[in-house]
Amino acid sequence: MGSPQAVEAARARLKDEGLRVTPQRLLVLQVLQEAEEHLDAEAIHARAREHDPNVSLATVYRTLNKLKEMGLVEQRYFARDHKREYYEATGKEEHYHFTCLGCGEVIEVRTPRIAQARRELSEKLGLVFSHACICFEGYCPSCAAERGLRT
Amino acid sequence: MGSPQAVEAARARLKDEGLRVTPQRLLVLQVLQEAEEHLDAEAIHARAREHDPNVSLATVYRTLNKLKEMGLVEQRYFARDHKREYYEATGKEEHYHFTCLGCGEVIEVRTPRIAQARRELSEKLGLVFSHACICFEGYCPSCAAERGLRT
DNA sequence: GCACAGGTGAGAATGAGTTGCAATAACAAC
DNA sequence: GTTGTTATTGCAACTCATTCTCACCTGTGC
Repeated sequence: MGSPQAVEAARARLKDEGLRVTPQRLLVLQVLQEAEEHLDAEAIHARAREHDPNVSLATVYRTLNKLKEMGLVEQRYFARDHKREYYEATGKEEHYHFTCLGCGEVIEVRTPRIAQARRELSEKLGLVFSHACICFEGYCPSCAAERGLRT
Repeated sequence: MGSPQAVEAARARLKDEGLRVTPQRLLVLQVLQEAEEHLDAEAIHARAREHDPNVSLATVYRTLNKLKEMGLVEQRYFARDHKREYYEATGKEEHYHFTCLGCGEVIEVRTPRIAQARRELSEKLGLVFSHACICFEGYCPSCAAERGLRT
């Protein structure tokens, strides 16, 4: 519920960055922290409006970008169609996303192989990794079964 | 060099799909096969126009989508900013892309770890993978050195 | 050659995300 | 508390890659 500690932490982080603590910013952050799923800007806007009908979509976008820069929020793309950006609050264990082409569900998956690939490529080629966009697409077990696909 | 065999193969593939063999389609394919780098639609359009100044950008987009469906062309995103789609002819060994934030260079990297991750996740969770979008971002060795970054 | 679906060019439309600007409101200093 | 400064906001207008519409054209099978 946008726990008091979380709000305090956010307030402090904003001040650290020399940014003002506005209700809009706290609201966007709260929406993201309370969200069970991954939200796009419009969904965040819709939820923010339930608390304050005046927040504008532009402010949501601006806030998301600031929070992204600050590392409080991660921006992701899902599935092959990368037209839409999705956001989630940072803090969860490293994970990747698998989108089911059948039912649209986004499944979070964990694997050490990506980090391993980064380490190996870093050593071998001297690259310095700062960000990776990883998203998988296919069919979840039940949609695969329906279609007679096998792993 | 849009080799005669390649053109013949493409012609056959188009017919297989019940599609017409038009000069525009062959031209787009030729541009992609001759390209050393990764091109976006506008770059493909520019090169296609050198051969036929009448090809329209809309046709380039339509053709790319058809070729993508047919599996003759792969569409990629580079770097964090996924606003632009890039294309490359299929057929190369499986590889991924690393974009340098300093010089903008796109470096092709190879690693078995991604395929391994897919296999493992597939076995463990019963997922059927059909596509993955993988792109890395960071600094190439020389840009990293300039900035005092280490791997 | 002919017919006719599928393909094309040109420009308008779409839509997620961004930006300019005048009005507003944090917040530090008094 | 009040004030002054200046970051932030809301709104509407804008951007720009990609897609769509539609009238015209052209591969293709006969």
